[in-house]
Amino acid sequence: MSQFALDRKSVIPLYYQIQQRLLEQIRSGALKVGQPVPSEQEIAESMGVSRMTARHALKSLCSLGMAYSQRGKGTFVSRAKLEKDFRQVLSFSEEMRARGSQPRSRVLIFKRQNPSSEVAQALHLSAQEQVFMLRRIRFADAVPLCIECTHVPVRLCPDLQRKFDPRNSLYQTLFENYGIQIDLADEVAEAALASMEEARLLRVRKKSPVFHFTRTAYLLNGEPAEFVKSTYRGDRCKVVNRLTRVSKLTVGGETQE
Amino acid sequence: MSQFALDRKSVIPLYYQIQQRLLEQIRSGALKVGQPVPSEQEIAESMGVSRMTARHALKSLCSLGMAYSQRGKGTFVSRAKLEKDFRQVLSFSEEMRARGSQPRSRVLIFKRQNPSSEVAQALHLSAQEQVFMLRRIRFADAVPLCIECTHVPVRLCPDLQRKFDPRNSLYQTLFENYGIQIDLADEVAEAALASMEEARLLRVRKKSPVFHFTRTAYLLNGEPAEFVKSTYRGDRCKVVNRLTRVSKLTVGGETQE
DNA sequence: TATGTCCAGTCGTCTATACAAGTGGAGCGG
DNA sequence: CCGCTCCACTTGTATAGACGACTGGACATA
Repeated sequence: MSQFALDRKSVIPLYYQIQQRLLEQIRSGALKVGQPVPSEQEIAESMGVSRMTARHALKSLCSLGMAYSQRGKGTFVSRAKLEKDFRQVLSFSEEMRARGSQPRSRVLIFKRQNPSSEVAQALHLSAQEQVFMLRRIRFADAVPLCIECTHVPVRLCPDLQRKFDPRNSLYQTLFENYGIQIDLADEVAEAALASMEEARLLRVRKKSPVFHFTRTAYLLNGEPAEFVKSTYRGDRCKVVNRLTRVSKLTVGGETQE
Repeated sequence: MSQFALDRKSVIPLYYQIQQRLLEQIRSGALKVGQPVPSEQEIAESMGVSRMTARHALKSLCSLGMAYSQRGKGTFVSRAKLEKDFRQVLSFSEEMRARGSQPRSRVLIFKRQNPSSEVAQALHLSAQEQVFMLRRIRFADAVPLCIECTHVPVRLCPDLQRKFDPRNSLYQTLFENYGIQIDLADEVAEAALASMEEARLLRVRKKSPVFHFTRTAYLLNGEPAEFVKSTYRGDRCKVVNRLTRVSKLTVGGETQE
């Protein structure tokens, strides 16, 4: 079916090359929504790989949300495409750029301090451990979008105050200087009314609707690395989510029963 | 390591039996957060299965968010446990019961009608297709929590008005009578102020903070099956999310550098 | 017509094996 | 002490084959 042979010498795994090819066919419209994708057997034969490898490719496609499998029937292109990169953990800067806006920040406070009990609890800090506290107003194309107050344990990035350039992304700085990579975050959003100060900083009327976010971000090993409280303008922001059913019989990665 | 042998005659897959056992050990504290889980090799030997089966068990554990793998190092118990069943697709009734509250509803409107263009678009309806519209106030332990307006294509459940008992869950009715099972939903939350009518129905003051939710739910094959607009009290509700980094090199189901 | 049987195609599970590649420690040599 | 190699252990990728279970259609039967 595919024009080009796989590159068996590449460092890119075969299953991944196959997955990319199928993805390309879906994007181009060669494989349409609801239509069956080539079966494991077909892929195995046409690409000259074992069935398990073909299967791995299809599973990975499913775990991207681009297809789903049904036992006895086949694997089909899913309508709900996750092209939009739904709700990943993204820094503000990444999120703005993904939307095509220019991110900017103004630093209000940046200091080292003893954490409040809320922060200490969220970050699992030991008794006298300190945090960096960074409070910023964040703009998209010169429009103030949110007030963000970030807390990071000093232990993880001892000389952050020397390394951090306010024009850059905090996440980028943490990654490049300390290898800190956020893997997962828990986030709570509440609906509230803008306080006097919030209204002034965000340039909206007092008692305008706003979101209050509380977010704890974790490293791969589950260690909490960042605690953020932020206030977003309700008139410029929405919270978009994708919810899924969790199946009882979970699986090498996806589909079900 | 485990006391009991696997049941090889069971219809339950071996990898799933192993996954359940590991899960039990994590829950009981025998395997602690951050500690390595038995390696693929160890599981294979101690349980008498092939390494691929042991691997499948570990992968499925990872996809539950209970563990993570690192190449060359091992597989470790994750701190961030998803026991709480984070944000799945749940019906209001399910969600309330999960929280230990008694769900109740009052039906305001339940009729068959022509969809608005917003509804028609979200549900991908053809020209003259009709929908059932169900508007309810939903209570948790007698406290009004939200006003919910659901739209379901008539095509999917022709005699819903005869089959639906307002005391039951709509999802349950759809499943039991028509085999309709929601697999995934996209949801948008906005922060807003309660209108006069909303305030009256929810028993809050006018201009109190509220959430406006817009949600489209899909079947396994991606077909949209339900469109809901709802207003939740801001003083009694929070939106809780878990965000993840999506890895470039996606995989039979999980981890990644 | 309605019902049941068979069968090809499909995905699900499992085995046994092989090699690649990353990690971390032991031990050696300078 | 530092740096190096080597090695054991881990997960990642891939193969080839087997059997099971489910689906849907073709076909035969009552």
